[in-house]
Amino acid sequence: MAKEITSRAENYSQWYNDIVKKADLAMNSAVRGCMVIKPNGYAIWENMQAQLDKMFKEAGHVNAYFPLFIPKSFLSKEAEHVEGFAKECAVVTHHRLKNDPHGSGLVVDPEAKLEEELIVRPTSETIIWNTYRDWIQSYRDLPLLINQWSNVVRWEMRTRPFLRTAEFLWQEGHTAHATQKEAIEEAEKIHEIYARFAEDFMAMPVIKGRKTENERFAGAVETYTIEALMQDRKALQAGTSHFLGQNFAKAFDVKFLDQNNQEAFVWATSWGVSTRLVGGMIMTHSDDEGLVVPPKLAPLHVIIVPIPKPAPAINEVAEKLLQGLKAKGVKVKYDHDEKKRPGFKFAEHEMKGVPIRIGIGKRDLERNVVEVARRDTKEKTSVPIDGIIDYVETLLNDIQTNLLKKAKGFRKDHMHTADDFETFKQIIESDGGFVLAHWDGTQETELRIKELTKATARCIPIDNLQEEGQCVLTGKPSKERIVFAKAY
RNA sequence: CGGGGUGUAGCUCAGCCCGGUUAGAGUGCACGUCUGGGGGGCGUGAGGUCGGAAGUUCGAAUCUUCUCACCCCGACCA
Repeated sequence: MAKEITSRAENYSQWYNDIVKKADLAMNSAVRGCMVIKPNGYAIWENMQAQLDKMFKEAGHVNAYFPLFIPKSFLSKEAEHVEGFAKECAVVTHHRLKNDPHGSGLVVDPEAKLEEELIVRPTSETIIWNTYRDWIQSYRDLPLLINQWSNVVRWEMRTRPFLRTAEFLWQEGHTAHATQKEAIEEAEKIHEIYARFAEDFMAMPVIKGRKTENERFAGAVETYTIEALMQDRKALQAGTSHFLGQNFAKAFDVKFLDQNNQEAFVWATSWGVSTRLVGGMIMTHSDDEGLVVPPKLAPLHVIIVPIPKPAPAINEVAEKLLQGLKAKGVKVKYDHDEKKRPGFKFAEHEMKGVPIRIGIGKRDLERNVVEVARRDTKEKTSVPIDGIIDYVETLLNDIQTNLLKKAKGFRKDHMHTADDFETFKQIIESDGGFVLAHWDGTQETELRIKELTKATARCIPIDNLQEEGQCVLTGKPSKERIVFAKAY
């Protein structure tokens, strides 16, 4: 049978689509631009959620929920914010349908027009800050550290599963602070949490940095970002954390009295990661055989396959492994389907990215071993049944570590520096990847570089090396290199 | 909103130009059977408003007109 996954070399975006489909992560829905996240994909998101939620709570945040709908007038209160989102909003104008008097089904009842139109939230700053006004009176109400798990809608022209969809799932944190310093520290703390999550759980190395003015969130004073490198050597913005200054406090009149009975506007942050992370995970680790999932996010750690099919002696060993592994918290299943052949099962579980496969056959049992295959390297080893539980536990850790190491190696191989524009352009056009280059700090130059090369300023790395240099385009003096790349 | 394209079985598509038996294939699905250490073979079977409407015609998946939906390229966004 022909291979069902297009190779990365042949067509990278087709490869991505094939993985999403063959690993049963998601499918296109009847609604344009919106996907159905299938159980296998949703389980990965749930694992991400569980871990992030734990990290937020450890940092003192609590969850709440705000409305899906935002009155149109709210959105326009912060000038830059409205400009950033106005072009991609879904708008609710009516609240009732009726039968068409001409008999062609349901129509919008023109008499049910809303007095004020409602926007389906593209993000919740406005509704939240309008609410915070009522919650905050005193410095004793601060800091206010709230997170929300929700869906948002941004009416995108071109969509791709997980990476950019019209509706997506995310978390959005919104915090209020008494001082600027504290708010900046909050944004930085979340930035750090995102980076740690990406590396420790997704095994996805990221560059931590600040956005240039041009790439900043609409309404933010400073945007912190984590940027990852995908296998097509394009950058993926994987999570952002914003210091909002007093912009929203002023727009929504959120003031508090400090210890000295002085009235002041509060300082704000907001931050979010979305189901886009699933896309990032796919493109960081997967190969031409299918999905590869880091064990810490895997819906299933181990699949046991009887060879050639279930039989009493095999079932007995499988049952022993199931019990032993489950007791250690390993997520394991026995594929006892009698209708499918072992080869089919191997391919199927590989496509779905199960980190470890254990094959049990008659030949193995004669030697008191089972065959352990790891998804990341495809190595197969015969392991004595006696020590199998410990072996699997260790191997899961090894896989997690190896994936990060491999991804770091890949990023290193595609991290370039450029000191003149010809080199810069040539790197972007040939290898791609991240290019570190001096920049004169102007929005004009940044836009010109984008125009000429399609590469954008991804970020100004945190703790960036300070060195004298000249802007790669204009030759004007510069004090540090920033990261450029073609981006998703 | 421009330019191009596609709608036929769950999915991928052939058939249309040049109208004419009961509309096909692969895959998937169901059942049986032989297999069995990397996506098996054979057999049987279920599955269709041919996107929709109107028209031309003795006769339309096929021709004409209208219409709806979706996809690709661009614009927009990242």
